Amino acid sequence: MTIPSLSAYDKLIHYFEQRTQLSDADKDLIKASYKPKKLKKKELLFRQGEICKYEGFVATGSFRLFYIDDKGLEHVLYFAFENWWVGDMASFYEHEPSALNVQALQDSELLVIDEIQKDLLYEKVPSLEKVFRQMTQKHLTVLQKRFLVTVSANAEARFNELLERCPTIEQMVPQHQIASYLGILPESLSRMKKQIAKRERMQ
Amino acid sequence: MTIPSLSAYDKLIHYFEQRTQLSDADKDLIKASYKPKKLKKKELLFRQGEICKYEGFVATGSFRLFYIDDKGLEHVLYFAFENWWVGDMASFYEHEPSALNVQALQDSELLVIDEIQKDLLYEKVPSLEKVFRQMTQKHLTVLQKRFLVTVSANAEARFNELLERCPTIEQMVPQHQIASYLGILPESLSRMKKQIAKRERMQ
DNA sequence: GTGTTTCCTTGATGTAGGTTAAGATATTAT
DNA sequence: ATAATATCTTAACCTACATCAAGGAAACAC
Repeated sequence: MTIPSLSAYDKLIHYFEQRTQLSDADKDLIKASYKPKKLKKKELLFRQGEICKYEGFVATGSFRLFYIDDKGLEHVLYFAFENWWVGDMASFYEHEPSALNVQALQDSELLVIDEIQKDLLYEKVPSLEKVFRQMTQKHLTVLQKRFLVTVSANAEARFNELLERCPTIEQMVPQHQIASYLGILPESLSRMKKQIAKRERMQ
Repeated sequence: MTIPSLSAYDKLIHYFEQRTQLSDADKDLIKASYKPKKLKKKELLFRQGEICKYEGFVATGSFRLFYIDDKGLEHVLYFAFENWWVGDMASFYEHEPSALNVQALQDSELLVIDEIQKDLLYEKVPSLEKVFRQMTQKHLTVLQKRFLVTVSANAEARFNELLERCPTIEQMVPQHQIASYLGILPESLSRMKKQIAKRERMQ
């Protein structure tokens, strides 16, 4: 049992304080409600078919959330870096089997909460209700944008959109997982990058 | 100026009462906060590039929410029928130009609220904060499912998924808009349906 | 260091769905 | 009723990306 890193809780409290006012008592309640959880590279918080029992705040490290279809192909829904949240709301709140796998891309540190603790926390710190409503709205907004880009732009335009929004992604995530995020095969991304490079050499 | 249909408000109150407890005073506050708005077939609540000033509850009729890409192609994000909500949260809360068009598919009746009235309503009826957090979560869940189906299944499987989830859709929405929802062209849907019919004839 | 995965690249070929064009049917407006 | 408009169908051809196959380069394990 390791002593939880103080800075993980500091990041979480900081996240909330940017979005609402908290008393010292509120902060203590928050700290008591979230438990630290470390995952090694490639470890899963939960896998598709299981119930998502925890909502997690990424204190350090990074994650990918992905779905494996019936042909065995992986589809990355999103990557989660520091100060993002990981989980599956449908599964967390409705206790349905999740469609997602949540995997650490490197040794990572989460602060997790289960549904019982979360409902208690909402009761004790009602202002978090608004914070999470807004967080969910933001999440929805991002997903809606992602959906519209996915259905309206070709793979190269989607790649450019990703690079603009997340310029360091290629240093953080292996290329075949970027392909999976873009909705193409690694072979296609490799070919596409070659084409782009060739075009840029000619310019 | 027509007298607002009582049953529109009844449907809205019923919607909220299924999700939380309301006092008579709460119900009066809700009724005073939402304004009736009628749209004729093909009329828009707002169009892409405009700010979404109203969140609307569909009391009667139906809508489609769609995005027009830079090639002029329309992409239906979702259809909204009775007891659903229409709007664009990103635009409504952040006052950004919306990426969406919201269009009535038939003469329809909405109950709409603007951001100021909504914030006031949250203050006066705090239990609605939870209702809308849960509504947003549900919305997110549905969109996530839609995204995963879109990226992992081919057009025919997406069509079957739609028909299973919404068996009367073909009576309610013209075929070219179903194609747009599926992310294919009307010609492709027509061809696909012919193939399916041929296959079924042979079985 | 050497074997073993994992990851990336390249080429040949296949295919779902896009594109273009045209005609056929419905629906709506006057 | 008739014209105008919106919707649906069909067919020939095209393209972005998938599939299959194979080899090379890193990273990791012992």
